[in-house]
Amino acid sequence: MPKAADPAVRRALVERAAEMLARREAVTLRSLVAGTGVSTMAVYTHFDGMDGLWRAVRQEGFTRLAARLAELRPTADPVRDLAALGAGYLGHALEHPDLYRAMFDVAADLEDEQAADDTFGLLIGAVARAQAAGRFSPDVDPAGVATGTWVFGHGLALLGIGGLLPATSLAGLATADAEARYVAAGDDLAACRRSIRNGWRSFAPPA
Amino acid sequence: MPKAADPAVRRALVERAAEMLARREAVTLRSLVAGTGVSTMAVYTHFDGMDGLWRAVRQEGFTRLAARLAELRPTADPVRDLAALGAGYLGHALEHPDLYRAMFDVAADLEDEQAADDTFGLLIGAVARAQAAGRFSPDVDPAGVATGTWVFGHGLALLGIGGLLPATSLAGLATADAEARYVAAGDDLAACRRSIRNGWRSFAPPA
DNA sequence: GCTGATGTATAGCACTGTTATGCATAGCGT
DNA sequence: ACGCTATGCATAACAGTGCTATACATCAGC
Repeated sequence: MPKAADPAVRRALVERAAEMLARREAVTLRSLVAGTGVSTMAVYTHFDGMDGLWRAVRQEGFTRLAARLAELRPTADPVRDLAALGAGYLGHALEHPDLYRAMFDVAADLEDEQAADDTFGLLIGAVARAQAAGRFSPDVDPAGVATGTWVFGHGLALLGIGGLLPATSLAGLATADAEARYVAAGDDLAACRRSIRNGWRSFAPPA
Repeated sequence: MPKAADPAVRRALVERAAEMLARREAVTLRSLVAGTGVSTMAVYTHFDGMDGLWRAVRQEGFTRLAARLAELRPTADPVRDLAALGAGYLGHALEHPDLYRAMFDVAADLEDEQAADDTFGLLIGAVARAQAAGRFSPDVDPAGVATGTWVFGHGLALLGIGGLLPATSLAGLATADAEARYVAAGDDLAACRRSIRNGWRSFAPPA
């Protein structure tokens, strides 16, 4: 029966790969297509091989992260929003550890850089709003603060995923880092602490 | 001629694996032993398989890092020493990128945790000395500051290795982070900047 | 100078991703 | 309506991976 190049097959394979990743199953060419009724060749027509599949999986990871962070609508407190972005980022990494690892496993291009750029843009935007609101000094570079936040978040996520840091310590490390970072950017210590607490309120490390 | 279980073979294989990693060659069972005169079975008698080889390679990475950081003898300025440890850590990661990745690729045990613990102990010790010297507040937890420093360094190393951050920006990000971190720990801004500049003086990103 | 034990080389196994071949189907021109 | 071409897919084979079973060569002890 098959002839039409269903994009549905493509999506199904990517989602199946993400599911297998979540179940900590090995994602292999044959195990991926097993039971789907589709053959190994489908991976080649749709993704041009396993490398292409992993590219699509990484893309999926960035897309999901972008969607998750886009749900965090800005409030009147931009510093709280910045902290909430950090909490959402860490939450995404801890809830989908293998997907997160795949996202940064290889420094290859994404199919669509937009999702990654948009996500980082959210971070820069929050810093810029904190600046505009007078919380951060006008001298600081929003991209620089955002980059530093990302670097710390990435290290924290990977060390947490790898088990080199106890899961219960991650939020504390993140909030302590945020405090130092925001104060260095010019925020008032007390206000900063309040904002961080509010931003991390909904964070709960996965069991 | 072979019968005696030479430990020399073991060391030779680990060093060869590290060399292949440095040359960005694929370290595979057959390619590893090719040309060494020894057969694939040697990997099993000495390492009990490829997993054991990778454990030994990770161990080698930690040992080299420990040796490198141990060369940085403490000076009269503990904050400078702390910064120098960060520069040495980043230098190790950038000069041996694949070895660094292997060190943290899998969250499996090391053969000898001592090297890793000693290295982290150097970090804690520097913070404690900064505290004893009155540079850092007596309230801060040395292990906490050390952990935060490590988390940021790890994220910076991996993003730098992966090419997601330009190599020329890494030192600037690291020093900016150190500044915020040390000031948050209680150090004076001007003195802190001087110490960081001194600690990072010898740092040069590999071409 | 045997005997037992131990490390190693050879060859094969199951598995990986990839590719060559053949076939069934869909779209299109006449 | 028919045949033609092109395309997507299934099958099977290929080189490569880590690993293991078997046989051989070497050494230690008596």
